[in-house]
Amino acid sequence: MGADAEHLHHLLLDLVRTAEFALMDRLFPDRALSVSQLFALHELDHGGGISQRELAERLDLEKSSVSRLVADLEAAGLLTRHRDPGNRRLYRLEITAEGRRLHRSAAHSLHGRYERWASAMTPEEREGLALGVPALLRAMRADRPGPG
Amino acid sequence: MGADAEHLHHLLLDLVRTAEFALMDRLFPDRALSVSQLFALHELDHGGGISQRELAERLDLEKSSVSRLVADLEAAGLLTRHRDPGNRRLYRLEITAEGRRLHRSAAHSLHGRYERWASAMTPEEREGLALGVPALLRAMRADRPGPG
DNA sequence: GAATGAAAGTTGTACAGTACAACCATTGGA
DNA sequence: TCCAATGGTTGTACTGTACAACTTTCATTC
Repeated sequence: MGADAEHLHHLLLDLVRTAEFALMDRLFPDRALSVSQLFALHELDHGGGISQRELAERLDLEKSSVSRLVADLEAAGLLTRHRDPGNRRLYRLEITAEGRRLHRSAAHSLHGRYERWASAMTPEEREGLALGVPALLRAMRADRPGPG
Repeated sequence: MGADAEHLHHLLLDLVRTAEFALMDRLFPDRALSVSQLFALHELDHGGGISQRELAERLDLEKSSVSRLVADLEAAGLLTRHRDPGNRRLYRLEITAEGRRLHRSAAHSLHGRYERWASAMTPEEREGLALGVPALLRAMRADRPGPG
């Protein structure tokens, strides 16, 4: 078990650094989106109508940060926010068509890289990744302090 | 192949966000080290004597950033720098005993998490991870613009 | 061996992304 | 009706980073 942990240490440090770079590096030459903004669009594209508080929770950001992040995205026309009529304290966030287009285009622009990476791996390696990474994610999440 | 790429997209976005959080979250309650500083110590612990320029390259940081980062680490007594007698333009960086101790203790403090994560995975999942992640790293690195 | 240009590092400055604290507006119960 | 809680905003500060301009040292060329 100790060897496995040691192994994980190297794998993860390496992976975080390399992946972050490989993923986020000059993703949008034209319309610059931050990583958090991209994640926000990702969340809204996979289910809108959430509040800023809910978004903050999912992005693991402070509500004030999300407040500004969302305001920027709204100003850029990538999402809309309307007060919930049943509870006017909170906003209901919805991605716009333009926001959806941008998110999809980001995913698409990453696609080329993924295909190159995937094709540089053997089937066994791909299968190992597909088996191991979700398991690791599950383990990491289960280990987090909060119940989330 | 398209399915593999799509799969990679979700795996990686998820992994980067989760791992970054799980790894770096309140790593040093007492003596706060930044992620880059930790990586710097990691590099020096695995082979000192390199210059700031070399370190900048490995950390993928601008030389001015490294200049300040290294100055801070030196002030904290975690590394030393001496001008190379053969080429007084460059520094030779060496981790100190204290720096090494701190790096090891960081690794050790992460160890508990790794062990919990590893033990929450099946042997097949661990093997898959051990096979797949290095392959992915290799693929990502080979795909980078520069020859590095 | 002086001039020129490259390389390593430093410093000034600006900016993005974030958190924290204090605040405002709305709501739902004692 | 008041009060505490909730969702969101604003003021402010800090960290990590890059870029540009600079200094010092070295190497080359004439």
